[in-house]
Amino acid sequence: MNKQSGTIRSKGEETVPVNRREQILESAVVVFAEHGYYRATTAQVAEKVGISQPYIFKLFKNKEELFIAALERAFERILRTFSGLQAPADQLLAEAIQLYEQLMETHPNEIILQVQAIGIRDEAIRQSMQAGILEVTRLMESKFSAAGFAHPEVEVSTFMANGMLCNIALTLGMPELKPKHL
Amino acid sequence: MNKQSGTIRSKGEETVPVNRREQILESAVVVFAEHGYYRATTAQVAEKVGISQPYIFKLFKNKEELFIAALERAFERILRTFSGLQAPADQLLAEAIQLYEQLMETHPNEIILQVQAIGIRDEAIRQSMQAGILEVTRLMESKFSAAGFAHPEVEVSTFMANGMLCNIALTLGMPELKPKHL
DNA sequence: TATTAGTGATTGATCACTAACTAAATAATA
DNA sequence: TATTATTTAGTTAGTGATCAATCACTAATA
Repeated sequence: MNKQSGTIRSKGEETVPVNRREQILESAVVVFAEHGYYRATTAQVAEKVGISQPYIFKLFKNKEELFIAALERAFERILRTFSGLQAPADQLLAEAIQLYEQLMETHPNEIILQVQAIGIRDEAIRQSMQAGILEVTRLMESKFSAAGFAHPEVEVSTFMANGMLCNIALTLGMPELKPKHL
Repeated sequence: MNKQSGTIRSKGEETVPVNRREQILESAVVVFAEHGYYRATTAQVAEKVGISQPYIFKLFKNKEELFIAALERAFERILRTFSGLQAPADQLLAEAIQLYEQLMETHPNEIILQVQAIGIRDEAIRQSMQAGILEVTRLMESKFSAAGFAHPEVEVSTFMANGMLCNIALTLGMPELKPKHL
């Protein structure tokens, strides 16, 4: 029943287990980030994984679901990143910023994917995007609440705004656009 | 030499002058905003204008240039909107916000177009986008400078961040995401 | 007569997605 | 243990739809 497991022969003689679904998502993030949802082709994703193009449709119903799965993966990483966040009120924002900057360095393509998702006029993708943003917002509000902020929504809103500007600066290749603070 | 001028017969017997290029751009903004760059078709734009699809290519070299022309038009409106901005330091931000909110109400599709442009992986479109954002930023910095702000870049950066969050809230249909201030 | 404004028909390329198949691993059975 | 059946993991080949872009043309105007 485990559709995800399989084996490949590596250069040596050992056999290493591999999860095709994960591999495909990994490649999909890169290809989608590089070319955008509509320009990216399932053939490009398949080539990057080293499988045939039709095989993608054995593991994902269609291109839309592949994209959504990749997008959800990206949101899960953000949530995981902030899940452990905890600091006194006067340090919380700085810590949050630091965590996010690290994430942007290690997984820029997942950020770019999300920026692209904003503009995709596809109902299912939009819903997934709405849900993701809402979850991140809720999580951050809980963190700012826990730190004792009186108006966590205001703090979080500012944090989200600056985060978005960061994302856009990254996506457009405009480092000078990154938020400036004193 | 005036490629833009022509006439159409309206329902009455009079003849009204018309600028096809402008008409096409007007429709293009709507169609692109509704379907996104790649899903929007030149046929949809043509239908909205009431001309044949090939005629678009008499006035625009290709789809990319049509989109860029529409995008530039959107940026020009923003620049025009803020061009007259002038207020004492303690009112400037509020005035700027009011102007932008008005713009978002009167021309939401131009805002959505810009949000979409962020995610389009096309070199020419990206360059146009970079130039547009830079121009808006420069203009706002001059306004905040004129009002006597000590660190206009910081103020403008915050303004841009909140503006972007506004744009995203509009594009995703998430009014609850709009910036919160106290 | 030349230019402007416009159309109908077509095409070449691209791509998501399907169908029909195979090879290998694993489990069941004699 | 050898043999057969079944599932898993994957492939090759192809199709139907979509669309930007071109070409060759016409009708009206100046």
